[in-house]
Amino acid sequence: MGVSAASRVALLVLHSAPQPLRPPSVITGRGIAKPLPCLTCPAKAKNVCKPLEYDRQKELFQLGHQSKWEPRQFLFRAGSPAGPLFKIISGIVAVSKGLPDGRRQIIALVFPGDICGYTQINGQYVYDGEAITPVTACAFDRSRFNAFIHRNPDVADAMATLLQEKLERVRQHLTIVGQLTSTERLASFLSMLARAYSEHGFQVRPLVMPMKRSDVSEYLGLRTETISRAFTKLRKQRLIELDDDDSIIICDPIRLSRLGNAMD
Amino acid sequence: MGVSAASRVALLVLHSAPQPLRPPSVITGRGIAKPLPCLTCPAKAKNVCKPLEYDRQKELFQLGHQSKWEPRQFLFRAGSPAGPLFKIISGIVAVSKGLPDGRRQIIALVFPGDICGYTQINGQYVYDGEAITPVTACAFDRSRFNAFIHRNPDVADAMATLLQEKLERVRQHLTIVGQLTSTERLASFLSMLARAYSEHGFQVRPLVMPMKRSDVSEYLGLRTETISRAFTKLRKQRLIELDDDDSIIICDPIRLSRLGNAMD
DNA sequence: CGTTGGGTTGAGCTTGTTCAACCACCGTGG
DNA sequence: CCACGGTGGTTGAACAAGCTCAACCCAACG
Repeated sequence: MGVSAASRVALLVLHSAPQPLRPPSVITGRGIAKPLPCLTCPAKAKNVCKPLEYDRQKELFQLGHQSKWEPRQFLFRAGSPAGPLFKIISGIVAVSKGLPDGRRQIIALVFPGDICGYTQINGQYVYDGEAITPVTACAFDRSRFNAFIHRNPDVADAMATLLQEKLERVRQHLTIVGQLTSTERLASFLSMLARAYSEHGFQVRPLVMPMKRSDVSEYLGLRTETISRAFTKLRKQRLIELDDDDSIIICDPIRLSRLGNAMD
Repeated sequence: MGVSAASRVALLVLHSAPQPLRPPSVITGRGIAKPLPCLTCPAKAKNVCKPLEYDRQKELFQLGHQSKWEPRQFLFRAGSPAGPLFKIISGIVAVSKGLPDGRRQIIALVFPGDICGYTQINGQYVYDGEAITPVTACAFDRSRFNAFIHRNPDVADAMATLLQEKLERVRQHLTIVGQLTSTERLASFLSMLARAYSEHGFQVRPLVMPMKRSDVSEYLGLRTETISRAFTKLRKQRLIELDDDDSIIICDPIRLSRLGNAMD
């Protein structure tokens, strides 16, 4: 099953929320026509942007700029000076911690609407943030973003909620990695992925794998070979079907979720 | 090495910060002499209480009450209706997630000054909170605590910082459990413990184990036998010495920390 | 003084890792 | 157009890390 990143990604993008192409133009103070992309941004309804009406949204938007990354490009790197933080608009980012000897733990997958690159220690990023699909994101200037939060209590609230959710997800993740067997881990991972996909309006049947085996293995604390074997185990138990491209059909979501100890 | 919970705990308590015994009395509005224990509380300087001057501290204190728990008693249980949240004053609490089949993952050890029991979903606690030493804590009424936070932006700030720290610790923990070998995990655990102890003014030489092997195993995602073997491995490498009670001398903190991949 | 709870150790087993071969797919350059 | 190498995935065989089961020890306690 040799799937290129390109084809994997093409399938995924095909079903993600449509990108804003021609947002309505608005007139700025200086009389120049300038569209505010937020008006049609699919991530507008998520966390920090959610409570913002037009003026404040515009204010926030001007603290940063939108950029794009190709798969395998880094949005930020551990150890480098902490620059902007990112709100993902489309695509998926893997946030990971690398050990000196090359081992890596993926800490979280960041989906559209979520924020990453926020953690900094001694003025440096602590984790790597790598695009695993094509990614668009708003990159916000860190100190101005924080100042904005302090001026806007409702945004601070949204930020606190976001932190809480992140915390819950990592705790879940820890329990999975600490307690489950390889097959259970993969089962819970796939259930989680399916839930995340449906929440973000991606298609779930089939479910297009956003990442390669080695990413899954770094997420679950296993080796790629073990992931591969776990896949075939799930296939033989008729819980999933593996397409010849890299998409998956979950035949029995309930049993799959139960096998993963309902951690999704 | 049969160490009773009593002796383990006695040793630990011996060196923890002294408890307030007779805080200065103050006069309340109604003219009754009433001491505010916070004035001498060793956890006063930590997170939510830190920014509070006398009046607000008193206000917060009156949202709850102080209680004590013996080792192996639960402050809160997953699935039961979400009651108060707790700020630990002395002792250590293990917060854990249990799987239906009895497997358990300890999510965090909560030290004095820290808060636990905060997470709730659908009005229920999500985790178990178990005292592993004698514990004193302030139990705060949940909704009134949240209201208090909303009235006091500086406290909200402290709460956000606390969340951030918790998040970092869990991510660290996940990386340890996901990537390190059993001996490495124990090494990093002991380094972490030593750092936490010295931060809280507990003695570090010798370092008194606050918990039994089975707790350590549930923290690190291993079995008690593996923990035991890892201990003897570290001992044979002369990184630590095991006393016949359950205290540990870290002979070579630097090498120990390095063996744990400097995750402390 | 027997019982209980916690810790250690050994022997054998299971799970997951390592190493290697192999395949399918894709992009590149004769 | 085909030969080629590179990437990603699967599978097998040998191996090792960690788990299971059991025996045993020690200290505390009734």
